Amino acid sequence: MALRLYNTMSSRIEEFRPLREDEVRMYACGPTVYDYGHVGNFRTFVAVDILRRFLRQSGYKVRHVMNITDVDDKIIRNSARDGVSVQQYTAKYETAFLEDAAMINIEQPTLVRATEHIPEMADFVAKLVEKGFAYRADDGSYYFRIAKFPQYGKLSKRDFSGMLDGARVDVDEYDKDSARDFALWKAPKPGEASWDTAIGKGRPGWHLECSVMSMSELGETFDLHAGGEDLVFPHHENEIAQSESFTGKTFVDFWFHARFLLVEGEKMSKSLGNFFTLRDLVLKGHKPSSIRYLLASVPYRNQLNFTFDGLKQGAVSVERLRNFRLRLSAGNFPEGASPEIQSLAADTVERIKSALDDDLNTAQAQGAIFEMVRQANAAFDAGGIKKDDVAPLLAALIKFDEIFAVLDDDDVPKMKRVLDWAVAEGREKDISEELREAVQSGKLSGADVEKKIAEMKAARTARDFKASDAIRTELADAGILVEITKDGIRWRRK
RNA sequence: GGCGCGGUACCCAAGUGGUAAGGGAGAGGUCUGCAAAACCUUUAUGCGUCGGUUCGAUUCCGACCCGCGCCUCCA
Repeated sequence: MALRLYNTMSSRIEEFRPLREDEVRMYACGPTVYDYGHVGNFRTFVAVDILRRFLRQSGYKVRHVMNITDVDDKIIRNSARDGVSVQQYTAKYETAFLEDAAMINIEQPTLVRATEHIPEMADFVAKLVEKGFAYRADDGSYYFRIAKFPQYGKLSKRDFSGMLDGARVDVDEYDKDSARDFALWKAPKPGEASWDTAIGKGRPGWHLECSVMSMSELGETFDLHAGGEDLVFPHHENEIAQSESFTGKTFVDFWFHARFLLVEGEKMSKSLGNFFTLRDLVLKGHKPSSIRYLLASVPYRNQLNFTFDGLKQGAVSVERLRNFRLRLSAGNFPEGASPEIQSLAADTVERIKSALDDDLNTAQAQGAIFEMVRQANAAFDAGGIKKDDVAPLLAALIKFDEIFAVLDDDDVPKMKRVLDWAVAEGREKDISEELREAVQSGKLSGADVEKKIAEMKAARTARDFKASDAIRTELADAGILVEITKDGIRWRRK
């Protein structure tokens, strides 16, 4: 079965077929780098990341481009407020964004920046003016004339036919022909950053950036365009209008939109006190893997209720998967293979694939892997796992993790970086006890722990449980969890 | 007001015209020097309410109630 995806343009689930047989060209609207990214932002980016990973797993070569919006009203306002240049201001938040994305294992797409494509954008506007789709206002700004594009509204399913003949209301400070016409190019206001171009001084409008950069990287028509649900209108609608007016061709085949999340059951907002950046969560002691797991646990088109309880649940779930892998890699198994386990592993791979093929049903894929883990664990206890069963089980787990990316336990170094950042920013007061504790467990190296474990083994052989327990307590205090099993002693970081 | 999405156990959350995945939490049990981990059992005759279609609906249709989103560059 092939991937079926919901397409906002057609409002239905369709079979996804890229234009080129083995390559997918996709563009995602990235962040405007004026502040640290919040969980809501990252829900969308995780959804796109899962799509990207699954496409690749399905055999496609993926060309994935994402913009960094590094010039807009907020950026100009904030950089002026802080007395730094736009470039200085955005560099900091762009770096932070990329670090945060990497922290939750989002693979980095090819990045494009608005400020690096200014001349192309000016040319694009000039061409639209030439074709009659755009016009220059008295102040030097340029607008798109939506009356010239009758299909305007086709993505967001809005009817603008009644609004196409001139403006009844003009609340904007610019002199537009119609209230709905949107800015392609903004003339500079006093003190604002601007570029000198063929069409005059100014800066590109946000919508224009994405049209120009996506087509320049991916061609006039490409396969998929992604973003948060809020971008459907006006951003993506405007991109379509500009791009299709410019080329006369279909801009994008598939429109992919991730739904907003709720935080503790309410819309995230600063005034409700439920507005969290990724770093806020880590400062509270939550692991990046828990965050990614939770963000991936609800299919992207459903509203996800992001809660601290959910974060804890996610942590336990991830722990269970990691523990299963540890068990498989550390255990001793009799020679041979058991048919039941072989087919369990094969079925699980199949179930994960068909769940994801079904409009990226991540919840179902997770259900499949846990079912495998439970059954394999039961077989393990009953001695039903043979040597040759290990590889297929691990393979299924890896297949799952190629998409979900939570198995590798690198949370501690990541959390340490956040802690160091908080110290550097003078935010010690925001560092929770939980975070300090978690980072603490990184102090002992693997070799140090192994040494202690060896001592513990010796003590146990001598049936000196008091000494053994003392070591276990010592390690526990350092954030190392020790487990004594039939096959020996296992440990992991809390 | 226009357009759209959703209401499933204590919590999170899939799903289906034929009788409710998975995870968490709780309880009991197995294993164990003690822990931990793991496993087993257990928690919805029930899927917002009321009608309708049907042999049969949580799943389709209608109405209503409730929550949420977009409609001002907020992912």
